[in-house]
Amino acid sequence: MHFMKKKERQKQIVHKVMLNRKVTSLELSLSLNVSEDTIRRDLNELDAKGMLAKVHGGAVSTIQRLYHYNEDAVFNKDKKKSIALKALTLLEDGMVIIMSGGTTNLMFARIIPKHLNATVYTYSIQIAMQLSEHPNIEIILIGGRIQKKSMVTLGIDVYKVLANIHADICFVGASGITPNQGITDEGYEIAQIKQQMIYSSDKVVSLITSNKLNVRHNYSVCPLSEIDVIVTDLENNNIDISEYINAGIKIL
Amino acid sequence: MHFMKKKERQKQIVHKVMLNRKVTSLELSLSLNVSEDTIRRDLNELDAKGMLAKVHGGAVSTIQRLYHYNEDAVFNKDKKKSIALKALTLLEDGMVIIMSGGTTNLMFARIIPKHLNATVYTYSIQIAMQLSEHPNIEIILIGGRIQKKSMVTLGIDVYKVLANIHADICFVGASGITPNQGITDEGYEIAQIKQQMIYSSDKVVSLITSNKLNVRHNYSVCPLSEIDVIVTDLENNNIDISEYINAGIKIL
DNA sequence: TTATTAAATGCAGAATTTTGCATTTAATAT
DNA sequence: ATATTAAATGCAAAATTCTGCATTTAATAA
Repeated sequence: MHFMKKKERQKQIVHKVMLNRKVTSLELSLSLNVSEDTIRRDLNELDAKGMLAKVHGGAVSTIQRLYHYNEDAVFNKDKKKSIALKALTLLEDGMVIIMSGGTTNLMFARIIPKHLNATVYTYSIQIAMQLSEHPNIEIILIGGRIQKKSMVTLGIDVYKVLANIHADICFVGASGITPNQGITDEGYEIAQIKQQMIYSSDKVVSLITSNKLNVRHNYSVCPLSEIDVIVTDLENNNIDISEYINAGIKIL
Repeated sequence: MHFMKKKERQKQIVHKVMLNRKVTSLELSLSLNVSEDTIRRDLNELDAKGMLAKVHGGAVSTIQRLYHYNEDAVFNKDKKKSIALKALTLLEDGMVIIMSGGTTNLMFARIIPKHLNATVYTYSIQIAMQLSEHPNIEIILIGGRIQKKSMVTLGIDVYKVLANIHADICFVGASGITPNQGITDEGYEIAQIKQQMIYSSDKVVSLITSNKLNVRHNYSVCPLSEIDVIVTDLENNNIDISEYINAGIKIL
Protein backbone atom coordinates (compact mmCIF):
# COMPACT_ATOMS: atom_id res chain seq x y z
CA MET A 1 0.00 0.00 0.00
CA HIS A 2 1.16 3.44 -0.88
CA PHE A 3 1.37 6.24 1.58
CA MET A 4 -0.77 9.20 0.81
CA LYS A 5 1.26 12.03 -0.55
CA LYS A 6 2.23 14.75 1.83
CA LYS A 7 0.69 17.53 -0.19
CA GLU A 8 -2.62 15.77 -0.57
CA ARG A 9 -2.69 15.09 3.13
CA GLN A 10 -1.97 18.68 4.01
CA LYS A 11 -4.73 19.78 1.69
CA GLN A 12 -7.14 17.54 3.54
CA ILE A 13 -5.98 18.87 6.85
CA VAL A 14 -6.64 22.43 5.73
CA HIS A 15 -10.05 21.37 4.48
CA LYS A 16 -10.97 19.70 7.75
CA VAL A 17 -9.82 22.67 9.77
CA MET A 18 -11.88 24.99 7.59
CA LEU A 19 -14.98 22.88 8.06
CA ASN A 20 -14.69 22.27 11.79
CA ARG A 21 -12.95 25.45 12.86
CA LYS A 22 -10.93 23.31 15.26
CA VAL A 23 -9.48 19.86 14.98
CA THR A 24 -7.17 17.72 17.14
CA SER A 25 -3.98 16.01 16.08
CA LEU A 26 -5.39 12.68 17.20
CA GLU A 27 -8.47 13.00 15.00
CA LEU A 28 -6.33 13.88 12.04
CA SER A 29 -3.94 11.07 12.78
CA LEU A 30 -6.76 8.54 12.81
CA SER A 31 -8.62 9.80 9.78
CA LEU A 32 -5.53 10.21 7.64
CA ASN A 33 -3.69 7.10 8.79
CA VAL A 34 -0.43 8.67 9.79
CA SER A 35 1.20 9.14 13.15
CA GLU A 36 0.52 12.15 15.28
CA ASP A 37 4.13 13.16 14.77
CA THR A 38 3.53 13.50 11.09
CA ILE A 39 0.40 15.49 11.72
CA ARG A 40 2.27 17.79 14.02
CA ARG A 41 4.94 18.32 11.42
CA ASP A 42 2.29 19.07 8.84
CA LEU A 43 0.60 21.49 11.17
CA ASN A 44 3.87 23.29 11.74
CA GLU A 45 4.36 23.75 8.02
CA LEU A 46 0.80 24.83 7.40
CA ASP A 47 1.02 27.23 10.28
CA ALA A 48 4.16 28.77 8.81
CA LYS A 49 2.36 29.17 5.52
CA GLY A 50 -0.51 30.85 7.27
CA MET A 51 -3.04 28.20 6.28
CA LEU A 52 -4.08 27.52 9.87
CA ALA A 53 -2.97 28.20 13.42
CA LYS A 54 -1.39 25.43 15.44
CA VAL A 55 -2.52 25.24 19.01
CA HIS A 56 -1.73 22.81 21.77
CA GLY A 57 -3.38 19.58 20.77
CA GLY A 58 -4.27 20.44 17.21
CA ALA A 59 -5.09 23.38 15.01
CA VAL A 60 -7.71 26.07 14.54
CA SER A 61 -8.70 27.84 11.39
CA THR A 62 -7.51 31.32 10.69
CA ILE A 63 -8.18 33.84 8.02
CA GLN A 64 -6.03 32.34 5.32
CA ARG A 65 -3.40 34.39 3.71
CA LEU A 66 -3.94 34.49 -0.03
CA TYR A 67 -0.51 35.93 -0.55
CA HIS A 68 2.55 34.80 1.15
CA TYR A 69 5.80 36.48 1.72
CA ASN A 70 8.87 35.42 -0.21
CA GLU A 71 11.87 36.32 1.86
CA ASP A 72 14.26 35.11 -0.83
CA ALA A 73 13.35 38.09 -2.93
CA VAL A 74 14.83 40.53 -0.45
CA PHE A 75 18.26 41.87 -1.27
CA ASN A 76 20.73 42.38 1.58
CA LYS A 77 18.31 40.64 3.86
CA ASP A 78 20.65 40.36 6.80
CA LYS A 79 21.69 43.99 6.83
CA LYS A 80 18.08 44.98 6.69
CA LYS A 81 17.18 42.66 9.51
CA SER A 82 19.85 44.11 11.74
CA ILE A 83 18.59 47.61 10.99
CA ALA A 84 15.05 46.59 11.72
CA LEU A 85 16.07 45.12 15.03
CA LYS A 86 17.75 48.32 16.16
CA ALA A 87 14.79 50.42 15.09
CA LEU A 88 12.39 48.55 17.34
CA THR A 89 13.49 50.63 20.33
CA LEU A 90 11.84 53.66 18.73
CA LEU A 91 8.36 52.21 18.96
CA GLU A 92 5.87 52.93 21.69
CA ASP A 93 2.29 51.89 22.22
CA GLY A 94 -0.26 54.39 21.01
CA MET A 95 1.91 56.01 18.37
CA VAL A 96 0.69 57.36 15.08
CA ILE A 97 3.27 56.31 12.53
CA ILE A 98 3.92 57.06 8.87
CA MET A 99 5.95 54.56 6.89
CA SER A 100 7.33 54.91 3.41
CA GLY A 101 7.97 51.89 1.20
CA GLY A 102 11.11 49.86 0.60
CA THR A 103 12.26 46.48 1.74
CA THR A 104 14.15 47.82 4.73
CA ASN A 105 10.94 49.28 6.08
CA LEU A 106 9.22 46.05 5.15
CA MET A 107 11.67 44.03 7.20
CA PHE A 108 11.01 46.41 10.03
CA ALA A 109 7.28 45.94 9.70
CA ARG A 110 7.77 42.19 9.84
CA ILE A 111 9.44 42.21 13.21
CA ILE A 112 7.32 44.80 14.93
CA PRO A 113 6.07 43.16 18.14
CA LYS A 114 2.87 41.27 17.42
CA HIS A 115 0.77 43.19 19.88
CA LEU A 116 1.96 46.74 19.43
CA ASN A 117 -0.91 49.16 19.58
CA ALA A 118 -0.54 51.83 16.94
CA THR A 119 -1.95 53.57 13.90
CA VAL A 120 0.12 53.31 10.76
CA TYR A 121 -0.30 55.35 7.61
CA THR A 122 1.49 53.96 4.59
CA TYR A 123 1.35 54.15 0.84
CA SER A 124 3.22 50.85 0.46
CA ILE A 125 1.04 47.89 -0.34
CA GLN A 126 3.61 45.45 0.89
CA ILE A 127 3.91 47.14 4.24
CA ALA A 128 0.15 47.24 4.59
CA MET A 129 0.01 43.52 3.82
CA GLN A 130 2.65 42.79 6.39
CA LEU A 131 1.11 44.89 9.12
CA SER A 132 -2.23 43.24 8.57
CA GLU A 133 -0.89 40.38 10.64
CA HIS A 134 -0.64 42.64 13.64
CA PRO A 135 -4.00 42.58 15.37
CA ASN A 136 -3.67 45.86 17.22
CA ILE A 137 -2.32 48.03 14.48
CA GLU A 138 -4.83 50.13 12.61
CA ILE A 139 -3.59 50.50 9.08
CA ILE A 140 -4.53 53.35 6.82
CA LEU A 141 -3.47 52.63 3.29
CA ILE A 142 -3.07 55.84 1.39
CA GLY A 143 -4.61 55.40 -2.03
CA GLY A 144 -3.53 56.48 -5.47
CA ARG A 145 -2.13 55.29 -8.76
CA ILE A 146 0.05 52.25 -8.24
CA GLN A 147 3.68 52.25 -9.30
CA LYS A 148 4.07 48.61 -10.17
CA LYS A 149 7.77 48.21 -9.75
CA SER A 150 7.69 49.23 -6.11
CA MET A 151 4.07 48.59 -5.22
CA VAL A 152 3.51 52.00 -3.72
CA THR A 153 0.81 54.49 -4.55
CA LEU A 154 1.81 57.82 -5.98
CA GLY A 155 0.13 60.99 -7.10
CA ILE A 156 -1.54 64.04 -5.77
CA ASP A 157 -3.98 62.04 -3.69
CA VAL A 158 -1.19 60.54 -1.65
CA TYR A 159 0.28 63.96 -1.10
CA LYS A 160 -3.03 65.40 0.00
CA VAL A 161 -3.68 62.68 2.55
CA LEU A 162 -0.24 63.15 4.05
CA ALA A 163 -0.73 66.91 4.21
CA ASN A 164 -3.81 66.39 6.34
CA ILE A 165 -2.45 64.11 8.99
CA HIS A 166 -0.03 64.48 11.82
CA ALA A 167 2.14 61.66 13.11
CA ASP A 168 4.38 61.08 16.09
CA ILE A 169 7.07 59.46 14.03
CA CYS A 170 7.84 58.58 10.46
CA PHE A 171 10.09 55.89 9.11
CA VAL A 172 11.39 56.99 5.78
CA GLY A 173 13.44 54.79 3.50
CA ALA A 174 16.07 56.49 1.40
CA SER A 175 17.62 55.74 -1.97
CA GLY A 176 20.61 57.79 -0.94
CA ILE A 177 21.90 60.15 1.72
CA THR A 178 24.89 62.48 1.84
CA PRO A 179 26.06 64.96 4.48
CA ASN A 180 25.57 67.90 2.13
CA GLN A 181 22.41 67.00 0.23
CA GLY A 182 20.66 65.02 2.91
CA ILE A 183 18.19 62.44 1.63
CA THR A 184 17.74 62.28 -2.12
CA ASP A 185 15.61 60.04 -4.28
CA GLU A 186 15.51 58.79 -7.83
CA GLY A 187 11.98 59.91 -8.58
CA TYR A 188 10.44 63.35 -8.45
CA GLU A 189 7.05 62.30 -7.21
CA ILE A 190 8.31 60.01 -4.52
CA ALA A 191 10.68 62.73 -3.30
CA GLN A 192 7.78 65.14 -2.94
CA ILE A 193 5.76 62.60 -1.06
CA LYS A 194 8.57 61.78 1.32
CA GLN A 195 9.05 65.48 1.92
CA GLN A 196 5.44 65.77 2.95
CA MET A 197 5.54 62.76 5.24
CA ILE A 198 8.50 64.32 6.98
CA TYR A 199 6.67 67.63 7.41
CA SER A 200 3.75 65.80 8.92
CA SER A 201 5.78 64.01 11.57
CA ASP A 202 7.23 65.09 14.90
CA LYS A 203 10.17 62.73 14.68
CA VAL A 204 11.93 61.61 11.51
CA VAL A 205 13.74 58.31 11.35
CA SER A 206 15.57 57.00 8.32
CA LEU A 207 16.28 53.30 8.00
CA ILE A 208 19.08 52.97 5.51
CA THR A 209 21.52 50.24 4.51
CA SER A 210 25.17 51.22 4.48
CA ASN A 211 25.48 50.87 0.71
CA LYS A 212 23.21 53.88 0.35
CA LEU A 213 25.25 56.12 2.61
CA ASN A 214 27.01 58.85 0.69
CA VAL A 215 24.97 58.16 -2.42
CA ARG A 216 23.31 61.11 -4.09
CA HIS A 217 20.33 61.03 -6.44
CA ASN A 218 18.64 63.78 -8.41
CA TYR A 219 15.65 64.73 -6.35
CA SER A 220 16.00 66.26 -2.96
CA VAL A 221 13.87 65.00 -0.09
CA CYS A 222 15.25 66.82 2.94
CA PRO A 223 18.47 68.13 4.45
CA LEU A 224 20.15 66.38 7.36
CA SER A 225 18.72 68.97 9.72
CA GLU A 226 15.27 67.48 9.27
CA ILE A 227 16.38 64.02 10.33
CA ASP A 228 16.32 62.99 13.95
CA VAL A 229 17.57 59.40 13.79
CA ILE A 230 19.40 57.28 11.24
CA VAL A 231 19.42 53.52 11.66
CA THR A 232 22.06 51.64 9.68
CA ASP A 233 23.72 48.25 9.73
CA LEU A 234 27.09 49.80 10.64
CA GLU A 235 28.68 49.87 14.05
CA ASN A 236 28.35 53.19 15.79
CA ASN A 237 32.08 53.89 15.64
CA ASN A 238 32.31 53.36 11.91
CA ILE A 239 34.10 56.20 10.15
CA ASP A 240 31.42 56.49 7.45
CA ILE A 241 28.85 57.85 9.83
CA SER A 242 30.92 60.39 11.75
CA GLU A 243 29.70 63.26 9.60
CA TYR A 244 26.11 62.38 10.33
CA ILE A 245 26.82 62.25 14.02
CA ASN A 246 28.47 65.64 13.80
CA ALA A 247 25.35 66.99 12.16
CA GLY A 248 23.54 66.19 15.37
CA ILE A 249 21.74 63.09 14.19
CA LYS A 250 21.27 60.19 16.51
CA ILE A 251 22.64 56.98 15.01
CA LEU A 252 21.41 53.53 15.94
CA MET B 1 32.35 15.64 -2.87
CA HIS B 2 28.96 17.08 -2.11
CA PHE B 3 26.74 18.67 -4.65
CA MET B 4 25.81 22.24 -4.02
CA LYS B 5 22.38 22.43 -2.54
CA LYS B 6 19.55 23.26 -4.82
CA LYS B 7 18.41 26.23 -2.82
CA GLU B 8 21.83 27.78 -2.64
CA ARG B 9 22.25 27.31 -6.37
CA GLN B 10 18.93 28.93 -7.14
CA LYS B 11 19.85 31.83 -4.90
CA GLN B 12 23.00 32.33 -6.92
CA ILE B 13 21.08 32.15 -10.16
CA VAL B 14 18.74 34.87 -8.99
CA HIS B 15 21.70 36.93 -7.91
CA LYS B 16 23.44 36.58 -11.26
CA VAL B 17 20.29 37.44 -13.15
CA MET B 18 19.81 40.54 -11.04
CA LEU B 19 23.36 41.70 -11.67
CA ASN B 20 23.50 41.01 -15.40
CA ARG B 21 19.89 41.59 -16.29
CA LYS B 22 20.23 38.64 -18.68
CA VAL B 23 22.04 35.35 -18.43
CA THR B 24 22.23 32.17 -20.53
CA SER B 25 21.68 28.63 -19.36
CA LEU B 26 25.13 27.70 -20.60
CA GLU B 27 26.87 30.37 -18.54
CA LEU B 28 24.99 29.29 -15.47
CA SER B 29 25.73 25.65 -16.17
CA LEU B 30 29.45 26.36 -16.35
CA SER B 31 29.73 28.66 -13.39
CA LEU B 32 27.62 26.50 -11.10
CA ASN B 33 28.93 23.13 -12.26
CA VAL B 34 25.65 21.50 -13.06
CA SER B 35 24.13 20.43 -16.35
CA GLU B 36 22.07 22.77 -18.43
CA ASP B 37 19.08 20.55 -17.76
CA THR B 38 19.35 21.26 -14.09
CA ILE B 39 19.67 24.97 -14.80
CA ARG B 40 16.59 24.83 -16.95
CA ARG B 41 14.65 23.06 -14.25
CA ASP B 42 15.79 25.68 -11.76
CA LEU B 43 14.78 28.45 -14.09
CA ASN B 44 11.35 26.92 -14.47
CA GLU B 45 10.87 26.92 -10.73
CA LEU B 46 12.19 30.41 -10.24
CA ASP B 47 10.02 31.66 -13.05
CA ALA B 48 6.97 30.15 -11.39
CA LYS B 49 7.90 31.89 -8.16
CA GLY B 50 8.25 35.17 -10.00
CA MET B 51 11.94 35.53 -9.19
CA LEU B 52 12.93 35.86 -12.85
CA ALA B 53 11.55 35.31 -16.33
CA LYS B 54 12.67 32.31 -18.32
CA VAL B 55 13.35 33.03 -21.98
CA HIS B 56 14.66 30.88 -24.77
CA GLY B 57 18.28 30.22 -23.94
CA GLY B 58 18.30 31.53 -20.40
CA ALA B 59 16.58 34.04 -18.17
CA VAL B 60 16.09 37.75 -17.74
CA SER B 61 15.48 39.68 -14.58
CA THR B 62 12.03 40.88 -13.67
CA ILE B 63 10.63 42.95 -10.91
CA GLN B 64 10.63 40.36 -8.20
CA ARG B 65 7.44 39.54 -6.45
CA LEU B 66 7.84 39.87 -2.72
CA TYR B 67 4.50 38.26 -2.17
CA HIS B 68 3.26 35.31 -4.00
CA TYR B 69 -0.15 33.97 -4.55
CA ASN B 70 -1.33 30.89 -2.75
CA GLU B 71 -4.03 29.29 -4.82
CA ASP B 72 -4.68 26.60 -2.20
CA ALA B 73 -6.23 29.20 0.03
CA VAL B 74 -9.12 29.81 -2.35
CA PHE B 75 -12.40 28.14 -1.52
CA ASN B 76 -14.50 26.75 -4.40
CA LYS B 77 -11.60 27.46 -6.70
CA ASP B 78 -13.01 25.63 -9.69
CA LYS B 79 -16.39 27.30 -9.61
CA LYS B 80 -14.72 30.64 -9.38
CA LYS B 81 -12.43 29.86 -12.26
CA SER B 82 -15.32 28.91 -14.48
CA ILE B 83 -17.08 32.15 -13.61
CA ALA B 84 -13.94 34.14 -14.31
CA LEU B 85 -13.58 32.50 -17.69
CA LYS B 86 -17.09 33.43 -18.73
CA ALA B 87 -16.67 36.98 -17.55
CA LEU B 88 -13.71 37.59 -19.83
CA THR B 89 -16.03 38.26 -22.75
CA LEU B 90 -17.15 41.47 -21.04
CA LEU B 91 -13.75 43.10 -21.25
CA GLU B 92 -12.66 45.52 -23.93
CA ASP B 93 -9.51 47.52 -24.44
CA GLY B 94 -9.65 51.05 -23.10
CA MET B 95 -12.26 50.42 -20.45
CA VAL B 96 -12.41 52.10 -17.10
CA ILE B 97 -13.33 49.40 -14.62
CA ILE B 98 -14.26 49.30 -10.95
CA MET B 99 -13.74 46.05 -9.09
CA SER B 100 -14.87 45.15 -5.61
CA GLY B 101 -13.02 42.58 -3.51
CA GLY B 102 -13.59 38.88 -3.01
CA THR B 103 -11.88 35.79 -4.29
CA THR B 104 -14.17 35.40 -7.28
CA ASN B 105 -13.12 38.80 -8.52
CA LEU B 106 -9.56 37.89 -7.68
CA MET B 107 -9.73 34.78 -9.83
CA PHE B 108 -11.10 36.95 -12.58
CA ALA B 109 -8.23 39.42 -12.19
CA ARG B 110 -5.77 36.55 -12.46
CA ILE B 111 -6.96 35.43 -15.84
CA ILE B 112 -7.50 38.80 -17.45
CA PRO B 113 -5.48 38.74 -20.69
CA LYS B 114 -1.93 39.83 -19.98
CA HIS B 115 -2.00 42.77 -22.35
CA LEU B 116 -5.42 44.23 -21.81
CA ASN B 117 -5.31 47.98 -21.83
CA ALA B 118 -7.50 49.39 -19.11
CA THR B 119 -7.82 51.50 -15.99
CA VAL B 120 -8.98 49.68 -12.90
CA TYR B 121 -10.17 51.27 -9.68
CA THR B 122 -10.29 48.90 -6.74
CA TYR B 123 -10.27 49.00 -2.97
CA SER B 124 -9.07 45.41 -2.73
CA ILE B 125 -5.39 45.05 -1.99
CA GLN B 126 -5.31 41.52 -3.34
CA ILE B 127 -6.81 42.53 -6.63
CA ALA B 128 -4.39 45.41 -6.93
CA MET B 129 -1.51 43.01 -6.29
CA GLN B 130 -2.78 40.66 -8.90
CA LEU B 131 -3.35 43.30 -11.54
CA SER B 132 0.13 44.66 -11.01
CA GLU B 133 1.32 41.80 -13.16
CA HIS B 134 -0.56 43.23 -16.10
CA PRO B 135 1.71 45.74 -17.78
CA ASN B 136 -0.98 47.76 -19.52
CA ILE B 137 -3.48 48.11 -16.74
CA GLU B 138 -3.33 51.31 -14.77
CA ILE B 139 -4.38 50.52 -11.25
CA ILE B 140 -5.84 53.06 -8.89
CA LEU B 141 -5.96 51.66 -5.40
CA ILE B 142 -8.60 53.44 -3.41
CA GLY B 143 -7.20 54.20 0.02
CA GLY B 144 -8.67 54.02 3.48
CA ARG B 145 -8.68 52.07 6.70
CA ILE B 146 -7.87 48.43 6.07
CA GLN B 147 -10.27 45.69 7.06
CA LYS B 148 -7.80 42.95 7.80
CA LYS B 149 -9.98 39.93 7.32
CA SER B 150 -10.75 40.78 3.72
CA MET B 151 -7.87 43.09 2.87
CA VAL B 152 -10.06 45.82 1.48
CA THR B 153 -10.11 49.46 2.43
CA LEU B 154 -13.24 50.90 3.96
CA GLY B 155 -14.47 54.22 5.20
CA ILE B 156 -15.63 57.54 4.00
CA ASP B 157 -12.53 58.09 1.90
CA VAL B 158 -13.32 55.08 -0.24
CA TYR B 159 -16.85 56.29 -0.71
CA LYS B 160 -15.71 59.74 -1.70
CA VAL B 161 -13.29 58.51 -4.33
CA LEU B 162 -15.97 56.31 -5.87
CA ALA B 163 -18.43 59.18 -5.90
CA ASN B 164 -16.03 61.21 -7.99
CA ILE B 165 -15.26 58.76 -10.74
CA HIS B 166 -17.16 57.30 -13.60
CA ALA B 167 -16.54 53.84 -15.01
CA ASP B 168 -17.65 51.89 -18.04
CA ILE B 169 -18.23 48.74 -16.07
CA CYS B 170 -18.03 47.46 -12.55
CA PHE B 171 -17.52 43.94 -11.32
CA VAL B 172 -19.18 43.60 -7.99
CA GLY B 173 -18.87 40.53 -5.81
CA ALA B 174 -21.87 39.63 -3.71
CA SER B 175 -22.32 37.88 -0.39
CA GLY B 176 -25.84 37.08 -1.39
CA ILE B 177 -28.49 37.76 -4.00
CA THR B 178 -32.22 37.11 -4.10
CA PRO B 179 -34.89 37.98 -6.68
CA ASN B 180 -36.70 40.23 -4.23
CA GLN B 181 -33.91 41.92 -2.31
CA GLY B 182 -31.28 41.98 -5.02
CA ILE B 183 -27.71 42.03 -3.79
CA THR B 184 -27.24 42.16 -0.03
CA ASP B 185 -24.13 42.17 2.09
CA GLU B 186 -23.08 41.29 5.62
CA GLY B 187 -21.56 44.63 6.44
CA TYR B 188 -23.08 48.08 6.46
CA GLU B 189 -20.04 49.95 5.23
CA ILE B 190 -19.23 47.56 2.46
CA ALA B 191 -22.83 47.66 1.28
CA GLN B 192 -22.70 51.44 1.04
CA ILE B 193 -19.47 51.31 -0.89
CA LYS B 194 -20.77 48.74 -3.34
CA GLN B 195 -23.85 50.87 -3.82
CA GLN B 196 -21.67 53.80 -4.78
CA MET B 197 -19.54 51.77 -7.17
CA ILE B 198 -22.69 50.67 -8.90
CA TYR B 199 -23.94 54.25 -9.18
CA SER B 200 -20.64 55.26 -10.71
CA SER B 201 -20.71 52.65 -13.46
CA ASP B 202 -22.53 52.41 -16.76
CA LYS B 203 -22.72 48.64 -16.67
CA VAL B 204 -23.04 46.47 -13.58
CA VAL B 205 -21.78 42.91 -13.55
CA SER B 206 -21.99 40.59 -10.58
CA LEU B 207 -19.71 37.58 -10.39
CA ILE B 208 -21.31 35.19 -7.97
CA THR B 209 -20.91 31.52 -7.10
CA SER B 210 -24.08 29.46 -7.10
CA ASN B 211 -23.97 28.87 -3.34
CA LYS B 212 -24.70 32.56 -2.85
CA LEU B 213 -27.74 32.60 -5.08
CA ASN B 214 -30.93 33.07 -3.10
CA VAL B 215 -29.02 34.03 0.01
CA ARG B 216 -30.07 37.18 1.80
CA HIS B 217 -27.99 39.27 4.21
CA ASN B 218 -28.90 42.28 6.28
CA TYR B 219 -27.63 45.20 4.31
CA SER B 220 -29.03 46.08 0.96
CA VAL B 221 -26.71 46.91 -1.91
CA CYS B 222 -29.01 47.20 -4.89
CA PRO B 223 -32.18 45.74 -6.43
CA LEU B 224 -32.02 43.42 -9.41
CA SER B 225 -33.02 46.29 -11.65
CA GLU B 226 -29.59 47.84 -11.20
CA ILE B 227 -27.77 44.73 -12.38
CA ASP B 228 -27.02 44.22 -16.05
CA VAL B 229 -25.20 40.89 -16.01
CA ILE B 230 -24.80 38.01 -13.57
CA VAL B 231 -22.03 35.51 -14.10
CA THR B 232 -22.36 32.22 -12.23
CA ASP B 233 -20.96 28.73 -12.40
CA LEU B 234 -24.36 27.30 -13.32
CA GLU B 235 -25.53 26.28 -16.75
CA ASN B 236 -27.79 28.80 -18.38
CA ASN B 237 -30.80 26.49 -18.29
CA ASN B 238 -30.53 25.84 -14.56
CA ILE B 239 -33.82 26.36 -12.77
CA ASP B 240 -32.21 28.44 -10.00
CA ILE B 241 -31.54 31.33 -12.29
CA SER B 242 -34.82 31.56 -14.16
CA GLU B 243 -36.11 34.31 -11.90
CA TYR B 244 -33.08 36.41 -12.60
CA ILE B 245 -33.48 35.92 -16.31
CA ASN B 246 -37.11 36.95 -16.01
CA ALA B 247 -35.99 40.13 -14.29
CA GLY B 248 -34.22 41.02 -17.50
CA ILE B 249 -30.71 40.26 -16.37
CA LYS B 250 -28.28 38.73 -18.79
CA ILE B 251 -26.80 35.54 -17.40
CA LEU B 252 -23.42 34.19 -18.40
C1' DT C 1 12.89 25.15 -46.31
C1' DT C 2 16.91 23.13 -43.56
C1' DA C 3 20.38 23.54 -39.96
C1' DT C 4 21.13 24.53 -35.41
C1' DT C 5 20.27 25.26 -30.81
C1' DA C 6 17.14 24.93 -26.91
C1' DA C 7 13.66 22.54 -24.30
C1' DA C 8 11.14 18.54 -22.83
C1' DT C 9 10.96 13.66 -21.55
C1' DG C 10 12.26 9.15 -19.71
C1' DC C 11 15.41 6.85 -17.03
C1' DA C 12 18.52 5.26 -13.18
C1' DG C 13 21.56 6.13 -9.49
C1' DA C 14 22.63 9.52 -5.81
C1' DA C 15 21.03 12.63 -2.39
C1' DT C 16 17.47 14.28 0.39
C1' DT C 17 13.16 14.28 2.64
C1' DT C 18 9.61 12.01 5.00
C1' DT C 19 7.93 9.10 8.41
C1' DG C 20 7.16 6.27 12.67
C1' DC C 21 9.14 4.87 16.74
C1' DA C 22 11.62 5.55 21.09
C1' DT C 23 12.94 8.98 24.21
C1' DT C 24 13.33 13.49 26.27
C1' DT C 25 11.40 17.92 27.20
C1' DA C 26 7.67 21.07 27.74
C1' DA C 27 2.94 22.41 28.53
C1' DT C 28 -1.53 21.95 30.54
C1' DA C 29 -4.79 20.41 34.01
C1' DT C 30 -6.12 18.81 38.57
C1' DA D 1 3.15 20.09 43.11
C1' DT D 2 1.98 16.07 40.42
C1' DA D 3 -0.10 13.64 36.74
C1' DT D 4 -1.13 13.69 32.14
C1' DT D 5 -0.92 14.89 27.57
C1' DA D 6 1.49 17.27 23.85
C1' DA D 7 5.66 18.62 21.52
C1' DA D 8 10.41 18.25 20.29
C1' DT D 9 14.46 15.43 19.16
C1' DG D 10 17.35 11.72 17.32
C1' DC D 11 17.41 7.91 14.48
C1' DA D 12 16.91 4.41 10.68
C1' DA D 13 14.15 2.68 6.95
C1' DA D 14 11.26 4.00 3.15
C1' DA D 15 9.70 7.22 -0.24
C1' DT D 16 10.64 10.94 -3.02
C1' DT D 17 13.26 14.30 -5.32
C1' DC D 18 17.26 15.70 -7.76
C1' DT D 19 20.48 15.20 -11.27
C1' DG D 20 23.00 13.97 -15.58
C1' DC D 21 22.72 11.49 -19.61
C1' DA D 22 20.49 9.86 -23.83
C1' DT D 23 16.80 10.80 -26.82
C1' DT D 24 12.86 13.16 -28.75
C1' DT D 25 10.44 17.33 -29.70
C1' DA D 26 10.18 22.18 -30.38
C1' DA D 27 11.91 26.74 -31.36
C1' DT D 28 14.89 29.92 -33.64
C1' DA D 29 18.02 31.28 -37.37
C1' DA D 30 19.98 31.32 -42.04
